Parts: sequence; C-alpha cells; structure tokens
Amino acid sequence: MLESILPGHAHDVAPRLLGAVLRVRGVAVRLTEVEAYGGPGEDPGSHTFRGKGRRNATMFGPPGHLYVYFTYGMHWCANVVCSPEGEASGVLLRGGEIVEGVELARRRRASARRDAELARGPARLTVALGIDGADDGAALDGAEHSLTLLRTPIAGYATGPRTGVSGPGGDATAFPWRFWLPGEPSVSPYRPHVPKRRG
DNA sequence: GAAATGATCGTCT
DNA sequence: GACGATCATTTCA
Repeated sequence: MLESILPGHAHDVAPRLLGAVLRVRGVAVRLTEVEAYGGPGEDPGSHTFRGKGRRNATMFGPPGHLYVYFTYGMHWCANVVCSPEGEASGVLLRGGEIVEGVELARRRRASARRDAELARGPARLTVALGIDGADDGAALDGAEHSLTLLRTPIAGYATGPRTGVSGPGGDATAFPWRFWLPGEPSVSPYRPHVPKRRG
C-alpha cells in the first residue's frame, strides 16, 4: 500500500496523502492539508536543511515512518518521512477530518467548538490523535500507527505557499509546497511567518 | 471577522 | 541567547 508511493520525494508524495487516512490507537483522520519539506541543502524551510542533528534524526531514516518534533515550547507536529534513507524529505500533516474515534478526539480537544476544528492545524492534529514525542520514529504499518491510501488519487487539489515558513528573506513562496483539498472545513487558515519580537 | 499577544522550552549558534 | 513548520484568548471593528 504505502510502498506504492514510497520512497519518493516529499513534493511528489504530498498530494497522494490527501484523502488518505492516518489511524493512531483508535482515532483516525482523513488528511485534507499537508506540506512538503525538502532535504539537506535543498529547502531552507526544512528542518533538515542544515544536515542531521539530534531532533531531525528520524527524517534521515527509512521512509514510511513518523517524524514528530516539539516546537514553540508546547506543541508537537507530525511528518511522514518520504525519501530514501539519508535524503531526509518529509510531509508535514497540517489538517484533517476525524473519521473514527470522534468522542476521544473531542475530549482531547476540549476547546474546539466544531468538529472541523478538532484537527485543523498541525499541533491540533497531533493532540486529537494523541501523538507526542514517544511516537517519533514509529512505522506507519503497525498496530498502533497506520496510513491507508486512497485506491485512486484524489481528483483535484490546490497548491500554495507554506504556512508560517520563512525562507531567505522570509520568502514562503519560493517553495509553494502546501497541498490541500479545496472547500474542506478542516483546512487551516493561512498565516504568514511572523518573527518573534523580544520582550 | 481580523489583529494582537502571551505561553513556554528544546535546539542550534 | 534567540527563535521556532503554533494555538487560545482577548480586544477591536
């Protein structure tokens, strides 16, 4: 299943993940929004741009695994490692619709007003699914984690600049590697990158 | 609706 | 020591 699209460059794999279902310990999302991130020296917006480090080691491993990282001192975000071992490109899971385990997801995301907000945004998605640092490196064909592709690729999708990414000169448009399903309420709003000011 | 703001810490410089 | 692949809340229109 997964091996039909992996390994491959994140940029090619990303649109194939739209509509796919990620299931983690009883809660499942149908992905509606993803972003691709390139490898070392290729994509300044990618965690792997400056090579292998402690945090991004999973990205340099084999494809078909989860790369989970902690950011802003409080949020977890999840990626699917796409490229062959050593190339380190991946797809950030930014949003989706809960299609299984909605009750549990609602409990984890108590502040969500509508179900569409349960997994609208990368950090919200990990909370809804119960993903944290312990899931970093998990294979996506296991009992606790699985990724099921559509039989046929999605008919149409949209592309655009990545959210919250600053390239050289703050240019998020250099790599328009954000992919989403138009009209889906679980797609997160676009937010340009804003440098944090000191206090 | 849109915009501003504080929270909070691991990682890299 | 600075800052980030963010979110919830508050404030204003």
